[in-house]
Amino acid sequence: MQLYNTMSRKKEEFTPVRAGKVNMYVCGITAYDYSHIGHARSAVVFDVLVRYLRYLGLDVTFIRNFTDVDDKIINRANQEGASWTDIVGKYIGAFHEDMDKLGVLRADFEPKATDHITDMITLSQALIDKGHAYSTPSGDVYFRVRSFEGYGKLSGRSLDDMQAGARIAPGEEKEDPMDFALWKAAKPGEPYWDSPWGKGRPGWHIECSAMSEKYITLPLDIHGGGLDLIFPHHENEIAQSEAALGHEFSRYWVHNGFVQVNSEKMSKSLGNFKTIRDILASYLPETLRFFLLTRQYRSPIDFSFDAMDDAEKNLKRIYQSLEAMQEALQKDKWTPAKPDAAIMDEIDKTARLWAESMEDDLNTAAALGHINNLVRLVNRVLETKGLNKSEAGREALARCSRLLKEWGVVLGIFGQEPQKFLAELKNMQISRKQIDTSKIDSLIQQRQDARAAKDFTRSDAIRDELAALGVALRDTPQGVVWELL
RNA sequence: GGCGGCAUGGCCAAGUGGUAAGGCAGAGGUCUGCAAAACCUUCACCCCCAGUUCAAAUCUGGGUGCCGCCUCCA
Repeated sequence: MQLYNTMSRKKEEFTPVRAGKVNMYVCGITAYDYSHIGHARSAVVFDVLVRYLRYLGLDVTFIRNFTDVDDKIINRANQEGASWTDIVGKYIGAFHEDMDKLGVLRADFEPKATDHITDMITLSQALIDKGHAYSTPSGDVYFRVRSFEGYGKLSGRSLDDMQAGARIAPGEEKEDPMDFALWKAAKPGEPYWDSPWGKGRPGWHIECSAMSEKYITLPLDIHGGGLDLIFPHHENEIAQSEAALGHEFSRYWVHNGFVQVNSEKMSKSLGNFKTIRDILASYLPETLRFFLLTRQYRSPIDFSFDAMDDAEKNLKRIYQSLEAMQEALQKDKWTPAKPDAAIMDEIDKTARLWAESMEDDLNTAAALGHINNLVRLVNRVLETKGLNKSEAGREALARCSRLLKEWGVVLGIFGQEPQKFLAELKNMQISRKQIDTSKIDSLIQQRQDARAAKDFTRSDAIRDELAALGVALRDTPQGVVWELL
């Protein structure tokens, strides 16, 4: 498949270092707060990448770390009057809950920084020994950026350009203002570990270098994360790892775009910050996941409730079709007929287009378009008299059913029983729109009475009344069904 | 100031050299007592200007607008 590599700034054919085997590392969260929908996007995007690579038959080892020691965590602990370990435990737990709901698979390894202090010390010491890092009198250790020739190659900046910026204040003990910390001397009241340089804690960047090396043989095939991690985080990881290893750290660098609100980045200061929990209070997890897949992963995606409503409607339409198809396929009487070549060709063509979309840098937005086309085809078969009772129709439906199932596994959607999903969706909508169901039921009964009396004027008036409440009726052979518009 | 991204119908969004996928919304039709759902039909010359080309939304140059990174950040 083609994957966009931030390092080369173009799409490249993805070829693993070892045939058939993919080692992938994605930067996880710092566990100091509930995860927001930006975290959700990153998690979903890389989850789909893992699923797709596995679908292609590759043996993927996936690592996603937790940063569990950091200024933000310490601050949060002080705010909440809790220990930093409690904070970390709470928010890692919350992360897992959120991700499970979103259908994001657990990583094969989910290492925490504090479980690998020794590895980080070892790596830092190795960098000092090679002249790539130095310790200071107060017990900090810094990476010497000037000692690493490739510094800036990922983010496309030169040290001189960066230093021209006026906003970088030289640290007192740094040789160079751009040098970054591998180890920070402990401040009073902060967690610390013993090290050759005294009590302290690791810097942020070193954890990913140390932990990736610990779990797999470098180089990585893919290193991923949010766009904002390119600089300084990933740049620094490259410097550390490549300086220590003497060879490439990761073959492909994959970065997802942001979730925005009103075309701006989410931030606490702008007050447009949405946690996953906020959204799941009024939308099903699968709707959020579906929404996140409606744009190609590198583009920014603008979050809004209107957009969520659109995603929800589309998802509902697909599930309704899945339900109808499932029901139809349970029939055991079909009139003999040869497969309809035109329809089968159309299915094959759609399957090809779906695959091409996924092959093209994981274009899930395009892939969903093809899924919708297949759904329309399913509905057409179900509606076409004759065909919907013949073996030709059954053949087509069975094929579509298989494909949709397969694609759903890759995208992490369509995994639920349609009936169950649709019922849950209705409940979610009732609660979100604060619908008074007893009132609805009562109106429906009144309408049924009117209809029984052939008073269609009254019957239609009640329908209009219900429509004004956002309720649509369906008169089916099994009785009246209502749903939300 | 340095680096980078984006601009496609009412809204969202694919497409990156051969004359515009899909979703949501709208219009007409089939179906229905009337509806709903579904299906069919319909609805765009792609921010502006100039250039390259037989051919550009798609390449080049310029302009305008928006966004991100350079500081913790998915």
